[in-house]
Amino acid sequence: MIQEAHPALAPERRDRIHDLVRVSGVARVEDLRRNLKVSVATIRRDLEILEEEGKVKRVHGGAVSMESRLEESVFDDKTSQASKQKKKIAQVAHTLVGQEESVFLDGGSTTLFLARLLKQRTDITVVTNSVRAMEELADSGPRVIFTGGEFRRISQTMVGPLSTAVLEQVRVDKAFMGTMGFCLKNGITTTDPNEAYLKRVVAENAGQVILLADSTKADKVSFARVSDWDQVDMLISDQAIPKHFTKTLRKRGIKVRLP
Amino acid sequence: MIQEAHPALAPERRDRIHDLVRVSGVARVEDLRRNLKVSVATIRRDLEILEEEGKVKRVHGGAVSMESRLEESVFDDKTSQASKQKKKIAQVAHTLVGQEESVFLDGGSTTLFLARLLKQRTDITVVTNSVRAMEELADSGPRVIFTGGEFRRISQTMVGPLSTAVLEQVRVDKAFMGTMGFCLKNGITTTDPNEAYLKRVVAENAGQVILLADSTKADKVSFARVSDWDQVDMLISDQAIPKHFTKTLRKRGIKVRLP
DNA sequence: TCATTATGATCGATTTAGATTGATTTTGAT
DNA sequence: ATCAAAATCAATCTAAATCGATCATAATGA
Repeated sequence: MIQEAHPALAPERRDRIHDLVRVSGVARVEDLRRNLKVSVATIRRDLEILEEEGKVKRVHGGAVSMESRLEESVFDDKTSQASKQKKKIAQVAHTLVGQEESVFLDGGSTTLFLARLLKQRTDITVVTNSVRAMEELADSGPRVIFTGGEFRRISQTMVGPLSTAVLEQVRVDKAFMGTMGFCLKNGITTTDPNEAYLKRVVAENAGQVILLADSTKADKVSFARVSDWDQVDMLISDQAIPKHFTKTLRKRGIKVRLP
Repeated sequence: MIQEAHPALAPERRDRIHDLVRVSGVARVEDLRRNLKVSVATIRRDLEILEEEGKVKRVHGGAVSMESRLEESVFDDKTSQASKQKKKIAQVAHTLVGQEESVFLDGGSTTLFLARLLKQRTDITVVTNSVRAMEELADSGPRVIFTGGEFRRISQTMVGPLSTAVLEQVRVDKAFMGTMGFCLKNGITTTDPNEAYLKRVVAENAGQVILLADSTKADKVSFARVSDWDQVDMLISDQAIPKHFTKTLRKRGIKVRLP
């Protein structure tokens, strides 16, 4: 048989599989094969053994972890990779929310992950224009203030003059916002002018503006201009973001966190 | 059949469905299909499994969460007599909405029927604190203004100081409101004090207050007092309402319509 | 050399998902 | 109330992915 350059010992490999399943809650045979550079037959045999040992539960196409109930990805079609990055970004954001603070969440998918993390917190106030965040947080820990206005179905958010009128009356310590695109030249952009305007109003009434945007949004420019970088206090993204971004932004006094 | 490049594992997908249903209380097959990017057949099979597992309750068109299964108001028994009466009441109410008018709808089931009838109208403005009415009317004919505030899950409405602050700023020609109970002695009553207060604010800022309440609500008294009869301009109910009600109310200058 | 073990490859069997079709339910109009 | 149109459902069929079983090959140690 053609052995590999660095063949992991079998128990070592099974440990690895066990970890992968436990961490992400679910793993596909095909992904494990690519990850461990072995054949699907081997993966299957390993999974069989791990199941006998009660460490994973096999399902068609892969395996799921025994202990943790699958925490599902909240949003649409995002690949698991992008979704994991968003989750990591949200986790970093969560650590920034101090006691007794009030925060704003916009209607992005990353902020929805953050909303989920904030569910347990009883000491904070969450202001949002996202219907999904509102539903997620309703009747749970934080006090939730939902902006009214007009409903924008495609993003499941409230926008328009009434929303902004409300937002002008509340002050938040930290505003967490997603975006459709950001680049050094044009700043933050998004698809809908109404959303853009709303974000601008929020930014003006927030102690800190923290941008949550995975690296796929870098150098993307969308239709409606939200703001320039001087409004932003911090960017939370991921490692795949181009180096010159980080460098330039830090030079401009914007903190950059890359989990 | 062309399978997707990275299809989510079946249990993962079912968990997402379960969560989507749990969070919003109800989910349509079509919405789930769009969200998860799979065929309706798959959604149905998943819902079937989830129902067997006791995680959701299937209904025509989708599924509802087990929690909301307990409260009837979220999904109506369309065949019931009460439901038909509500529809009739809503139809009468619809004829009262003139061109270019602005109206308020509260979170009752009868007003939801009215919302459906108003979908075609392009000339009017609808103000509501009902999430379901908002979703019903979004992206259709009327201009929709949704009050913010805090979410009351059981009634799927927004309540609290922020809602009322918004409502104080808009004036409506006609306010259509449901109620849990009305009687000659105690006036209009409902279950939640916050809801009651909100209705009171609306009534003060409305040209006309029109009460939509089928006869089953007659002589019922609930916990929170909304208002006295002198705030009400018209009652739309049904034939089964006791005669002395009609007589007394008309004597007090309140119009009564019984379809 | 030969047995043992781990792995990879192959092939029919099974499972899953998508599409189609006719039945059923709901909705709107008369 | 009755009817027709639309939406939704359940059942069935097909294609693809996945699986399990089997066999072949290579490394290892007796």
